[in-house]
Amino acid sequence: MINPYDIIPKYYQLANILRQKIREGEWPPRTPIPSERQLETQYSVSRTTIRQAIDYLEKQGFVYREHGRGTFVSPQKLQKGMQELTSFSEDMLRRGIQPGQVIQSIEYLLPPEEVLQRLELSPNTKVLRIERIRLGDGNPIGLQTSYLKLAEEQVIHREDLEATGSLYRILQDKFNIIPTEADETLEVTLATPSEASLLQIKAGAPLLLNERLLYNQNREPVEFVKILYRGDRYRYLTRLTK
Amino acid sequence: MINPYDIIPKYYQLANILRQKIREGEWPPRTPIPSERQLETQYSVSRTTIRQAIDYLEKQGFVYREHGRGTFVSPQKLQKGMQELTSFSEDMLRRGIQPGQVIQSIEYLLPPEEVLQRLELSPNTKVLRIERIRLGDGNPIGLQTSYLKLAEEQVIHREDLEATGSLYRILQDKFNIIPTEADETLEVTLATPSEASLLQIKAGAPLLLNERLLYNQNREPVEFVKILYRGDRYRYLTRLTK
DNA sequence: GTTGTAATGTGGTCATTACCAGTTATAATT
DNA sequence: AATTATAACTGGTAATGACCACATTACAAC
Repeated sequence: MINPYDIIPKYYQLANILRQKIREGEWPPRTPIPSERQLETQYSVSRTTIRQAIDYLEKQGFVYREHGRGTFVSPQKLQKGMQELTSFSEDMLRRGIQPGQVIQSIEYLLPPEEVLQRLELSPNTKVLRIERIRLGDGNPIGLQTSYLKLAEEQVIHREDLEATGSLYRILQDKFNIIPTEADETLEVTLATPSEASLLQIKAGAPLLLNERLLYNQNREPVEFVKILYRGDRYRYLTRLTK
Repeated sequence: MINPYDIIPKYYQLANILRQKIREGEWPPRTPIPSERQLETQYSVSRTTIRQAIDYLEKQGFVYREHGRGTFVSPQKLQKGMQELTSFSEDMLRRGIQPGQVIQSIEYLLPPEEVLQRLELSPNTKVLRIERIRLGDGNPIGLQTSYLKLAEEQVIHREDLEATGSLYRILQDKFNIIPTEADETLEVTLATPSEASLLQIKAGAPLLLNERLLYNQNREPVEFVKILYRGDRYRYLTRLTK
């Protein structure tokens, strides 16, 4: 079942197998999964590897351990990782809402000073700004403005973005930029007339402002994004882990 | 330097030593920490232990690894874990604001149906409700309503709460309930007249509603809490990790 | 029946050894 | 001088073996 000659690590293959059993309901929430010694013989790998696989699943929130008792399947909750959190599309799909977007602009320009500082860039540096209107079931939900720090040769075209619909997929597949961490803030603001007309609400209506600074796998800031959500149509979800 | 006869695990002691060096600035951000082989000889522990310690620091966000290059000190960011996130007091102190609270009520009662469901309780079960006004530098910032699932013998008195100021400290020290996970939602609402008067704002002013379901170390829900923050005086901070 | 205790099973820690997989500096080659 | 190979790093994966700490069960003693 475990392929030792694969480039994919054993613990990773094993974690996928176990995750599958949890997702398919073979092991319901709160039930113990086989003990580490059992899995050791069952899959013919060392306990080191077993523990590494379970470590991985625990970090993802699929299982939890109790010293002296066993390892148990976590009750399904929000179940969100970075991938889903940072992706508007996946977030919406998860909630059963059809995502969409209208790309308003995509161009290189000199961003506000604040953005340069957040992206750890020197003054007078141009960055890529993408302005989008986010849709849920066809109706406007949010206004998103992204500022991206990209190398010269890393070019994003309007068509790419329209085709995939996901900025993060492009970053990952084309530029090997893997989002690994993000700092976020959320606060309340009131809609300006222009924002209001784009979101099809009244000026002065309450909005949820979500700011995010995204880091790549080397902990370098790559994107600073502001999203203005309609207060009446959006709810922010998150899971905190110790 | 590492005490082998201590009950405290070696990897944990080692992690503390390394974290200390980072906090004190001995190892500035982006600089490599000693390699795993170097630490191995330096502290006379096995590489297993070294890696376990670094795993721990990495999970806490103090360092990051780059395959083939080394392990590096993370640039300081929000630096928040569960502890700080779930504790209003610590959150405020971190921002340089003097926290405070006015306990409005603390009593056992039948909560709304929604709360019973969230706490996985059967109908007609009484829970402890705590209503508090949260203060920042003496001024009202938020209205907090907590519903707690506690055993018969787990009693919280008004005096305890007033003395420590921290509900989570009581849960941890007296009842051995350790918050390990939480699901949160954030959305915008408008202040009702009564809420407005408590928060000293106008009725209809925008508020940030933060709901949280808190789990203990066994992944059982223990607290459901709603916090209504003044939109003009509060900003929610969080850090997402992959 | 109750209590204490030993056995057993669970995850937690740690050392040792080996090799693989990226990165980078250095030496050899051209 | 530029290029290419190599060696010497780095962290990543894996097996093996040992013992510890905690929880539960079985059972003997009372």
